[in-house]
Amino acid sequence: MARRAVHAEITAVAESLFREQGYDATTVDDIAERAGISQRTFFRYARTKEDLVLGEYDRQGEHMVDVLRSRPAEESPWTSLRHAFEVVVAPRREQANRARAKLLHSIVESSPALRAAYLDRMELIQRRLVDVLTDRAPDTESRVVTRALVGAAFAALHAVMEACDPDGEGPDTFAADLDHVLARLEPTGTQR
Amino acid sequence: MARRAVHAEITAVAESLFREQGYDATTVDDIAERAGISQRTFFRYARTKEDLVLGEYDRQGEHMVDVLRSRPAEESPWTSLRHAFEVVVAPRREQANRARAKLLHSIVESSPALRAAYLDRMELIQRRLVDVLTDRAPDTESRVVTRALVGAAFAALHAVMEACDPDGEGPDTFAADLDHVLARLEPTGTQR
DNA sequence: GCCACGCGTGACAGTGACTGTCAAAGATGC
DNA sequence: GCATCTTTGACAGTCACTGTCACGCGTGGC
Repeated sequence: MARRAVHAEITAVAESLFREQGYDATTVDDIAERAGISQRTFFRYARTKEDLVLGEYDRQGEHMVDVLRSRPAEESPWTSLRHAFEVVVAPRREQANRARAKLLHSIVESSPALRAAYLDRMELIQRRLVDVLTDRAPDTESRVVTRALVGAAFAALHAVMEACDPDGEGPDTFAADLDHVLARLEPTGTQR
Repeated sequence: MARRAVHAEITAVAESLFREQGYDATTVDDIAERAGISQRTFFRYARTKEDLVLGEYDRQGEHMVDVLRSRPAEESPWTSLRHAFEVVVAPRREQANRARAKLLHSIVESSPALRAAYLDRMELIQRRLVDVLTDRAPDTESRVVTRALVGAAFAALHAVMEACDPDGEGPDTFAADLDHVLARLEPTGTQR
């Protein structure tokens, strides 16, 4: 049976349970039972309970790394990063995706442990982005500065994601908000 | 018996064990045994195993909040934050403290779960700093921007902390490095 | 000197995430 | 139809952490 399908089924079941009774109140046994599998099988398809929620962010991260790699080396890091962030911005143009993103975010915020794990994923993604940037243009900037630059850009992204939390039905201000904060934060001498 | 003393003893015992055999390989039972107490008593004095390592960072965070609060409201956030960071910078001027900071950092980096918990603490501290900044000068800047600003400053601090990891015996370049990165990252229009 | 009270402690049991092991069941190739 | 490889579930174990409870210890009143 398609490994993928089983994983998707487990994730779907888990998500509905998380929505119904909360992340912490939902045990792995609950999920396994409703999915009709044993706990042991659950762990064969899902690395951890956290992964069910954070997998999405991992995929986005991978995608961001890909986008960043495809950007021209002459481009300023700040601009390249903004393009990489399009991975997060673009889906939000559709209401359904926005709702889903907010649901995920609220689940993440509901549990300190989950939030911590989330932040760790972000950290790992940032490190990979730093690698891409330093590889593509060595010597232009010290690794420390690049590290800080990526961190700053993520801080902007993070801030905007957090702010748009209140379940707005209005149009998508995400891109505009991000651009605003990013512009406000843009380091003085980014352009190489 | 002094609650403080017991906690300090446990922390000391734990730290030596972490150094000897690593954080993950050290169980709470190990620590309790060497401290001559039961596991139950361990948890009466330490909230979690993670806390033993991260307590130090919490204290620094509290301290940073205090410093930021004592700064004049007219000062630019960026400058105020740099002053708050002095809480981290100042102790590093002494070799012993630097060594200890590096030890802690290496322990944190050794365990993904610990690192995640660490990042979560940083997140919470940042939120408190944002509160201080928005309280002291409302209307000057949207909360989102302030959030991003604080995140960017922390990114700089974090980057520098990470970079100075290799056990250098040389003089303290931390403050200089931080100033350099902070200057490089300083947003264009910080000065209100 | 004795008793009552309260606090600190340890023993015990339980939960929840996760892992290793193993044997039975199922699918697959020939 | 048989051998083989994979998938699965049952079971037991580890580790962090929590609730409960009774025992011991010191302090205060009388």
